[in-house]
Amino acid sequence: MDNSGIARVFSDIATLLQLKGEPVFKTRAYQRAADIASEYPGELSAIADDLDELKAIPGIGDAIAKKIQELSGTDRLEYYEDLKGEFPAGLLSLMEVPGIGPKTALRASEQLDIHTIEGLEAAIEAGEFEKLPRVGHKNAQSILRHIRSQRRQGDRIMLGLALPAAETIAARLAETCPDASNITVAGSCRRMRESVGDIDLLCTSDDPPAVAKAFAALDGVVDVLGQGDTRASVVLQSGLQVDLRVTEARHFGALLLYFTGSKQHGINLRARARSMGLTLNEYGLTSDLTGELETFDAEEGVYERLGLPFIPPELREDHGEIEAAENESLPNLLIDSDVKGDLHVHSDWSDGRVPIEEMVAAARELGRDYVAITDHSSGRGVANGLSVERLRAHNAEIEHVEAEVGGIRVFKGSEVDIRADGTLDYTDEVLSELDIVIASVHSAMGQERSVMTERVVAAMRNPHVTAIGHLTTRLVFDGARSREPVDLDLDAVFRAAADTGTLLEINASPKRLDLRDAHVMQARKAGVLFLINTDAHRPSGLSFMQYGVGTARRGWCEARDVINTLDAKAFEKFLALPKERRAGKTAVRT
DNA sequence: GCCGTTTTCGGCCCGACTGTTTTCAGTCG
Repeated sequence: MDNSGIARVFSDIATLLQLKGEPVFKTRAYQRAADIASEYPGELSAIADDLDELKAIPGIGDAIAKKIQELSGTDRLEYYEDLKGEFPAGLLSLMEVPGIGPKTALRASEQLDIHTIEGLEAAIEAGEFEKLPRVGHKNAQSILRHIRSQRRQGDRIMLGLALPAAETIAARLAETCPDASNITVAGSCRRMRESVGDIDLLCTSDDPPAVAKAFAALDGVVDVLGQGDTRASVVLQSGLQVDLRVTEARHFGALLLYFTGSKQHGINLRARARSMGLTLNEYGLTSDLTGELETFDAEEGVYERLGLPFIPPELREDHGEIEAAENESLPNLLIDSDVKGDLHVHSDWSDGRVPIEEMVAAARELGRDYVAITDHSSGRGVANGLSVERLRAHNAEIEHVEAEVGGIRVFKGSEVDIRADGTLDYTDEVLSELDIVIASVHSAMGQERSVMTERVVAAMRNPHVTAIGHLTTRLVFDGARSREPVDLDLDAVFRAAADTGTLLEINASPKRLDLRDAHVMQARKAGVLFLINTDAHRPSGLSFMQYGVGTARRGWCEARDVINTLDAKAFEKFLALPKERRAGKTAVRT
């Protein structure tokens, strides 16, 4: 069973134990185990043979480690099956509807014989559901709205849609409500997670209730899910849910910290506060001794009071960031402006939308020092790939455009297909005429692990291949579709990348983000160096870079881990090195 | 169920909103 399956089982166990009335700390332990499983880089099943290695993961103890072993071996867990047997069927699916918790789900199931979302919907429409204790008409109608909006939107929305939407609604609030200051996007958007469940917006005001009220009345709001003195929760036309919290300026630091999350990072910080005789909440730190509340207008102050340096939002995932902060060993994360070039860009020569010249001009406009035009090769996988003749004409056109546009170095490149057998679409002789070769898988994605691994590693051994593009080919759920990653032995691939001096791309396109954050972390530890590329097919796509940088930051990358933070001159020097000398961190900045 | 330079036992994070109630349970983040 894969990590997401294991996470699902533990999450269900947590819910069922809660229903049974088990101590909250037990249910919390399982929920934490679920979070750990879903975030774990690499497959847990791969280390399941070694109980000690499992137990070395913080939050995994003896009992849960053994359950991971059982799940890895048999795809089944006796304990889980028994637990499920104690409850009516369909109970867990009911609880996926916002507004339905354990109590209500159990009553609906036992008293009304409801076991599916559709059954629930019918019972609400028939007026039966609202007769349950502590439900009532308004609750029932609110739940019905949630069912319908969830059906519209799916579970999560990709960051590339959420962040622009968040910025738009923030701007609208600023316009309508001059009284609102410090309007800030928080939550998983601020942590740059690849997809988010909803948008958290924070601001400060001398009159919070007025701002909450104005927010609920904003243009584009189609439904108000709740509204109080310090917060409001609305649904936009797109189906996206936005939660606003308002506070006085003196509480802003604690509020931002609190609602940036992650949940587990917050829990760890509050536990740390407790051990110092303090209570941390969204208003500040309260002394247990004097009962006095200390407030902070910025996050830095809260961290400082807890004896820690500022921890960037992308690191707040309970991946050892608090320990690193204590030891003053936090990474010096790369920032957007560190990125100097974009080495994976398409034009209308293959499947891009505009001529090379327009892409290059747009890249220069964004302040890039260099760019590579990497249209597709002639392989089967992709439409309108370049034959050898067209590739040579493409090379000539790139030289022409470089001279014509000026002020930006333009590299001759190709995104060349890695064929099913591991060979490439162009011969070595043709590849040697290029500055940049991004080798990618676009076909035969169903190959079994050993074949796919050898296929990618074979491409890495080619001396002309600069980097592997979007390694796993997975697609983030974009509201319509997603795609599972190909089956790869990532340990072997990362080792081979480091050994051969092949760079791995962090594809910044929000629907790809491939490598994903956990893989970046794993690859970086294996000594891999990266490129962050947009894979832009039109000028607007060139600004996806921020999502790639966010992903790299979530993988604890510094500028030195990412080769396209070099300026054009240093980057060319890097390219001039034979591949084997591009490996390892020492080769880079010399 | 997990965890430990204060502990192998006894701790383990905090508050707001809603609707249904007559003082608060349920849910959420």
